[in-house]
Amino acid sequence: VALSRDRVLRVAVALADEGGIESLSMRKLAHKLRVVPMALYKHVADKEELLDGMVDVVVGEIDPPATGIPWRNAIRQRILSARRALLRHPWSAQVIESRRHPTPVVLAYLDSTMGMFREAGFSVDLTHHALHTLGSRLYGFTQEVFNDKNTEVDVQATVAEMQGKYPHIVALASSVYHDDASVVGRGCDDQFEFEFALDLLLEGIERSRDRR
Amino acid sequence: VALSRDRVLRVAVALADEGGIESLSMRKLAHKLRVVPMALYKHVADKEELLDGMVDVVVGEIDPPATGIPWRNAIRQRILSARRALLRHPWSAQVIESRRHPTPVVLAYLDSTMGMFREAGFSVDLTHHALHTLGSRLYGFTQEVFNDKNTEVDVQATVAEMQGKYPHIVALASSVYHDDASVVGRGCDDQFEFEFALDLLLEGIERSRDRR
DNA sequence: ACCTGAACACCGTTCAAGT
DNA sequence: ACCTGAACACCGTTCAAGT
Repeated sequence: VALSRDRVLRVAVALADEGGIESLSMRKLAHKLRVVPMALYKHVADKEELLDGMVDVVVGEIDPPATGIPWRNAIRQRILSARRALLRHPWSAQVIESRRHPTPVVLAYLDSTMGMFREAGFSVDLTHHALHTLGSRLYGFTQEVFNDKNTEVDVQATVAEMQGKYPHIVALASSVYHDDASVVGRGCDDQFEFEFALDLLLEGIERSRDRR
Repeated sequence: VALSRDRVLRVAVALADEGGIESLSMRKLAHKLRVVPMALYKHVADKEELLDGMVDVVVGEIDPPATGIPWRNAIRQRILSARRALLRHPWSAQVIESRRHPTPVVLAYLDSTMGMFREAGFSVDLTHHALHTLGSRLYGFTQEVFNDKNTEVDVQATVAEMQGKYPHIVALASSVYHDDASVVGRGCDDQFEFEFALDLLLEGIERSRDRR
């Protein structure tokens, strides 16, 4: 099996999917590909370029814009498609955040999303504001204020002590886990929260446009 | 000058402020403190805990909630204070995003912000939604879709080629830089964009509450 | 010209030997 | 009991030696 940039990237993605991004090293990747570490540098300038390429693989999984439906729905669907792509690769949000230069693949994705706004009658300026407003949601993620799994454990261990220090967090956790004290439940519905925020933003963005 | 956890954290923050987070290593930090690397491990369990402590220093710079003013303004001011703290330490957004477990300092900040919503008459559930909606803006930052400085250079170098591939990005850049072709200008006003999105969110959050 | 082993310049952290 | 030098198990990448 010949080495190619494409195969290097695909195997890197698979490796990160399995073991997390922190366990991905050039040396381990080379080992997995049954190749000497330096052989990778034929296909990728350095580790940064490897990570850029991995992001491109994920962004490449985002569906193209739907046509023939209202703009708000089309953008909504596209962002939810981005979210699905990101969720398939749990490491990707963190890696996307760490990139300095957008790659052509990322530029194409952003440009096409901008085009959806422009076609819906948004000015260049309002399109600009809309992108800033949607922020990382364009990439299908938001910074989670809590890692819910960890929080569950923490709350469980010291709920009494926390009640005094963080009453609102405890109240929220109790509500979310549908259990007043022992905190055993399904956790918070991230998908619902993502869509709630997304719809609120799209609504506000639409209102901004119509106000002008 | 005796070593203490506090001094370790303060010097670590100063070092990251100067040289960026990627240049901060336990060994360099120890060197700066004129101490053997292993001496740090008396005050900090490992590098993760060092980073947690550095985040605490930044979060500690966020002003406490203002009292006696309308909730929406108070929350607005607090989040803008968080933004000012983060901007003082350019590495901190990235480090905050990388944390797994919130520290007591971070929990206290979030709990007190939740309290502001609860006092304004928001239900526990709506407070929950509001936090998800504000996302990383609570910490004073948003994921920037472009690093503007780099984009400026890229656009400058290949504007003609980009016009074909990324027409909407070029249109936006031209508008933002107030120059149709040569792209020499002030760049986009991140502070304006942050406040635009923040106000849109707070407006939408208020409407959600009043709809119930 | 291409490929690659060894080496370089680092890491964070363990551990055992010193005080 | 505390402190710390050396060592360990890694990194990404350079470079010169081999084909």
